[in-house]
Amino acid sequence: MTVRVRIAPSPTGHLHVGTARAALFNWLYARHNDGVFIVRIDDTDRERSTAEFEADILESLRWLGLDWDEGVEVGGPHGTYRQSGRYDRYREVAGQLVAGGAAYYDDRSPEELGELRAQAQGEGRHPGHYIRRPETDAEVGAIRLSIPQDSPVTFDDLVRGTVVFEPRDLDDFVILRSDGTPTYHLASTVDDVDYEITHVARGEDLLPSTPKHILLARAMGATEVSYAHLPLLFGTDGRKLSKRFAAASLSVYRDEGYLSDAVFNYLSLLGWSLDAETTIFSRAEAIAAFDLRDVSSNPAIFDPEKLAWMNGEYIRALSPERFVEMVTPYVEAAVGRVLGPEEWQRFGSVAHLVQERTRLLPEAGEQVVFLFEDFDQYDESSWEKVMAREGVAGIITEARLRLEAVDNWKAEMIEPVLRGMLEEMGIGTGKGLQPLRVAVTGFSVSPPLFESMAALGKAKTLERLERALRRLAPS
RNA sequence: GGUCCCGUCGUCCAGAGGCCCAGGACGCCGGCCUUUCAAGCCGGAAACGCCGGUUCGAAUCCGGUCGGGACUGCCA
Repeated sequence: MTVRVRIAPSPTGHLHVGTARAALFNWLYARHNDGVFIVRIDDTDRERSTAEFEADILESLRWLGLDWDEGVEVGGPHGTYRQSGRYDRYREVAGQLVAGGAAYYDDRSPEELGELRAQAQGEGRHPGHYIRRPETDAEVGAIRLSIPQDSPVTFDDLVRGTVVFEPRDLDDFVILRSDGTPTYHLASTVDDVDYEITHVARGEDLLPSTPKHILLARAMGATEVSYAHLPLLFGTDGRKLSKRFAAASLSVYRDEGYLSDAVFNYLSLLGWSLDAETTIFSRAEAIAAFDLRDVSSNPAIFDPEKLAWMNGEYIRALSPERFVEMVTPYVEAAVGRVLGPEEWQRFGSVAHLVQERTRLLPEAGEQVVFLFEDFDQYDESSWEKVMAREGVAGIITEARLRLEAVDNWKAEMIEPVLRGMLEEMGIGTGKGLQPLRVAVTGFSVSPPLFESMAALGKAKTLERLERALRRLAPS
């Protein structure tokens, strides 16, 4: 039997990292089993759904590398894969269930229902305990599914094992509202049945809804699907990863220059592992090893620090050409303008050094601004730390003098000149080079000094040494 | 309140009765390298929530307990 899985985001916001992780696991499962991955849009909430969010969600999925075989935009044998176009079908199913006796109309008022719930709760029972089929059979109001009371609902969850729900703890839930629109339970279950979904892997928050979906599918005469309830993701504060958590949307990572491969790798590690040792692995390796049964059952905290580290690993693994290509927009953003060919050449000479010390792409830009713009001011803490020492002016003065005499302006030529100088002056390289670094780059932290000077050019380097001198000893 | 889920280093994951006085990764601490910062290398601190039971033997099985979470809508 062909494995058919789906992800069904609601276009009421950006793609949440939790949804992205669920999509990723579904995708891995489909790919591992040569199955079909489907993207369906659950847009029954007409008020809050927008085309912009839908486009953003699809773009995020593609960015993550999760291509789908059937679904919205790519099509398939089941129409639009958008719930908003299937209301007739949902109504049809609801009608059939009523006709077959599995569901019934209920026109009781919210107040009436509220009282029944309060009564049940007061007795320590399930809130919906007394919400059962009323005596009348008038065909008005909402439609509820009638929960069969004869036997417990049991299913084998791929990640949690056997889960049992007693029917007395289940209430007759609404499947079609009195305005004729379907509830989530109906729409989702009908789609899963119609699209012949074989495995439903979704967040653990839907575990309590699963018996409802099973009963609904059963009432429709459908074969049961397998379920896998994935552990929830939490923020570093230990609370649910909500929109309040700054980076809860996948688009944030895309926009801030994280690498798709790194985010994929990191997300796949939340609740799953390739083996006991491997942390960095490719999509292909993940596909080869993935199984929903291996997914951990306990919730995970999303750690931005580890993601950043992993992103750095992937950046370092990039080819030099690819690194320059990816970093281009960030460098130009940091400099504040578009760079010319000569400037890119300049950047190219230090790119490999920058690549080594970059975890997040925007950092790369910050490291090289000094190459293109005369900074307005020095980083004050760097200046204080380095320039306050005795003899600094002497070092810079001497360096300026000696560098002026260098004709072939290359790192290999600059290095012996400065090293020789420090040796003669009896100053250690650590102490001696820092003032030059601050003078030239404005910071006590920068790419290696000799290469930086070489890339900056002789004239600019000398100019900055003079400028630092002027600040040290204003005349 | 009720139902269900979860409980191994600060965090993510490995562990499916002896290989575990618990392993890998991030982070943290120390060292090496070094031109700063990174990277790299070496080393370190750091966990089986608790109590019982089963067993020759338990992180692994069972019960209880405590703690956390989800759900409890004519939201999804």
